[in-house]
Amino acid sequence: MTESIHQTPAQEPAGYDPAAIERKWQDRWEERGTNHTDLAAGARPFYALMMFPYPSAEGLHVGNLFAFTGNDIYGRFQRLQGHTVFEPLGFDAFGIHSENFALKVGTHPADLIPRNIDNFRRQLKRAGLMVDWRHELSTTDPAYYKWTQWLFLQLYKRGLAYKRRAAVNWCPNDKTVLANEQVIAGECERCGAKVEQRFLEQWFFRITDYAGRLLDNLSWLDWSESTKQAQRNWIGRSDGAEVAFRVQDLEEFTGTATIASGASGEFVSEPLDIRVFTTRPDTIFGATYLVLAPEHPLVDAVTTDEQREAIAEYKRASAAQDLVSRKVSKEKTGVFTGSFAVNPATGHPIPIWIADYVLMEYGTGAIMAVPGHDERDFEFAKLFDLPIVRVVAGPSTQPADSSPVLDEPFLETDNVRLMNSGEFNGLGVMTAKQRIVDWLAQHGHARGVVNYRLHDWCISRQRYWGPPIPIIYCEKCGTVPVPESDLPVELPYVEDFKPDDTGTSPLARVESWYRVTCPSCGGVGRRETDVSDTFLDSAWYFLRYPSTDYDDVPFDRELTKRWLPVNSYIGGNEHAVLHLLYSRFITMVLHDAGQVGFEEPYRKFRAHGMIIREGAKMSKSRGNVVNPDEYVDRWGADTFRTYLMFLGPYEEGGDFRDQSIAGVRRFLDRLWSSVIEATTSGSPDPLVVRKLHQTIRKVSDDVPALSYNTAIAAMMECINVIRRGERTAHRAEVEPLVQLIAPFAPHVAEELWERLGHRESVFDAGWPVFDPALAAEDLATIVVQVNGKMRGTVQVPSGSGQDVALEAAMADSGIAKFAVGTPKKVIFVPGRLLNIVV
RNA sequence: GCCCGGGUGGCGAAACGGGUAGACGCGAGGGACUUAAAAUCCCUUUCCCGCAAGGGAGUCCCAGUUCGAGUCUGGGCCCGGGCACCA
Repeated sequence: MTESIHQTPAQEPAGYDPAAIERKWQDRWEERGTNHTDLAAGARPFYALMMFPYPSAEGLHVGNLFAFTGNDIYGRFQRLQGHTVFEPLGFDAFGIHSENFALKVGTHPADLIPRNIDNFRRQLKRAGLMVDWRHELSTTDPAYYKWTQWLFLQLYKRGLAYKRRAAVNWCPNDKTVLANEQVIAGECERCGAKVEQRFLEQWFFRITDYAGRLLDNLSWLDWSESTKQAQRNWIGRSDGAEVAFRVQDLEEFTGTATIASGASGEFVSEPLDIRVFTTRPDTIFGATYLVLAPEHPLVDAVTTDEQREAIAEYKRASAAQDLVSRKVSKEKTGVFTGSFAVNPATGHPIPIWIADYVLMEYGTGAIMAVPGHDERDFEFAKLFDLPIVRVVAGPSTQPADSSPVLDEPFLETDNVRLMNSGEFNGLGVMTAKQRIVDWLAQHGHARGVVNYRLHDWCISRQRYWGPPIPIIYCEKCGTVPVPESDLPVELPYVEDFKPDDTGTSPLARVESWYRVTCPSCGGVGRRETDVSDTFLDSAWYFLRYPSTDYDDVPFDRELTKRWLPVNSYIGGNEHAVLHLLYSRFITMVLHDAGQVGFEEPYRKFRAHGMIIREGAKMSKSRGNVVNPDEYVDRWGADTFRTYLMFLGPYEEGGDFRDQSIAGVRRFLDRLWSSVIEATTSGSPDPLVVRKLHQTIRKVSDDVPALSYNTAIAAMMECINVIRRGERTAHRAEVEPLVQLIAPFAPHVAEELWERLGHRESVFDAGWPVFDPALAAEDLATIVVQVNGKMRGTVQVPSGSGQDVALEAAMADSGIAKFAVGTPKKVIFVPGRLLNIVV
């Protein structure tokens, strides 16, 4: 006879109505403030951050929910472990995406975004996240972007924001500048249009000043390895040398009459050097020509009269080409300038060419070409019949390995030695690099340098939907930053926000807005009409969450000290370089400015995987997009959450399959029934208690490792044992299981917890204590191998030694028949395996 | 081309620092309970040979290390993602 702890309606045997209990608990959490974090008083603060979403009109994507659920489980688990957990959420609502959508549907983004946010918040609340909504923020809120502008001013004050005319990627469709990061294979990452080259005055942040630190800190950050690797590649450190090649018979007339250098009226001239960057100074004896980028400032100076026309024509052609097709096309083109420079190693004159395979934005915009040992240079040399000199010999003594004639560039660097390199012949590559740079340095021809691939961050956007850059141009004073007391520079509500082809923002058409008086002299001023990149909005949002109640500071010092850096950050790897790098940079700047006491914003970062469907990325065009609402309606949020976490390893993602959800729902149904029907009479079965404690251990280990799928599997196993043979659970067998499931299925856990007679939230009830004694097995199953082949298993008391196991094994005829004769060797792994070698 | 992931049943996936490959779930087949269904519970489900007991093979491929390899080493193939004329 089982004694039911609680009466359930006779008509409703299962009694589990997810819709009803989820509504009930969401309401109750709100009434009781269950998810509110006491930021000032909480013991052991734990900041569980997730990447905030862009509130699209389509609503929440399963990918969002997958990400947030994973973070929520982690956060709830930390809370159950006794931390005061802060789990805020906000919206990254500025940017081209919203603006384009608004244009498409003919709505103003200022009207559209709040609606989208309302819809998102509704969907997110249904998912049962432990979010403290009192700290919600939106980057489009003037109370927020006031501080984004403040941030710009901090960088400006520190000389880290500057304006320059630069070749930029221009999307002719979106009519805006794109960061290099937003150009994918020459096309706009957003609309796919072919990106063009334009020259515009742009604001930049000097992130390159921080390249070394951004790279070095990666060595100690507790981040997903894949993310760190992506950042390393992006920063792209190259160790090499800068080498000066003196241009022959050409001197630069400085045109300065100076007393210091001699008789007055004398014109001083200096020899003209072309500086190149190379990572292979060891091959300098094989440098047979130089190549300058077409935009290189010295091109005109080195061009001879005979070549002037050809050079000018080539420069015109490459300027007309967009940055993209220039990079996409690998066909070599180029023109000889007519001049020669001296190779400082050989003393020989070598021709100077210009070619667009050399990029002005990398290194010095000039290279020494070593066709024998570089693919591109080889191709170019073949095409224009330039000399190819071999200076690195292969590892063997075969004649072919040191043949001066090469059919293809020789790129090997391991186990090779120099040849044709004077006193350096015979040296290995690494040694030669050092020795040659030292030798050249002694004569003032070279110095070792570190070069980064990373470029300064262009933050100007010629668009409407963003925070205006807080700068005023005054006719008298020039560039004047908006005083902090005048912030925010509010984005005006403009009916016509459509971008045009002028290369300026739509704000440049709003004279009433941009016409201002100069804050410095009171004269005529004009506002900067560009807005800043959305990545600036998201580069500091984590600092704002704890301080959303403060209007006078971007982030309160005490709260920041208490809650930051972020303990755990979870997000998609699509932001591995951009957002994560920019927010690290901004944090470092704030650290250097004395605003925060740490230079890395996220102690721990984990990238979650991606949810695909039927093996393909979800997309509207494929028609395989999952709308979370439907699934929550049909199965309940608890089932949906748990299912998302069960379909694969969290850090890898998985394949969404409708069929499998039923299995997770069945699991929750069975848990429900077992708890509702649980008895208090008698005592729990020790075998079940053992399984329970093994489960407590497994879940406690798996959740912090984000191994959610295996944690769920373990709980399923546990419930299978509890219910084996239609047995009725004892209350003590299921009560801890309710606590274990709570991070995954919070509503049903609360309901069951309440029905078990508890008054407080299950999230304030702590975590079940694991007892190793209760989890221990009395018998160990030992696998018995003979010569490494599995021949059977034997049961021995736990902790048995080799002798006991061997005796048991030999007593088994099925095993003994293979193990004939005296064993040559016996391998014993306690509690696991016995291998008899005969 | 370079840098990250990853290749395991019909399917999604497990497997602690080498130690019973396929836990858990889906799907499929059979059974118990039921007037019936749902739910629940029990059994089977990598492949091959065999009535069975049992035996053999098996984690993308080829070598190697080891008493023992999904796991480690070398080489190769395939898939996903990122970067790419970066000197």
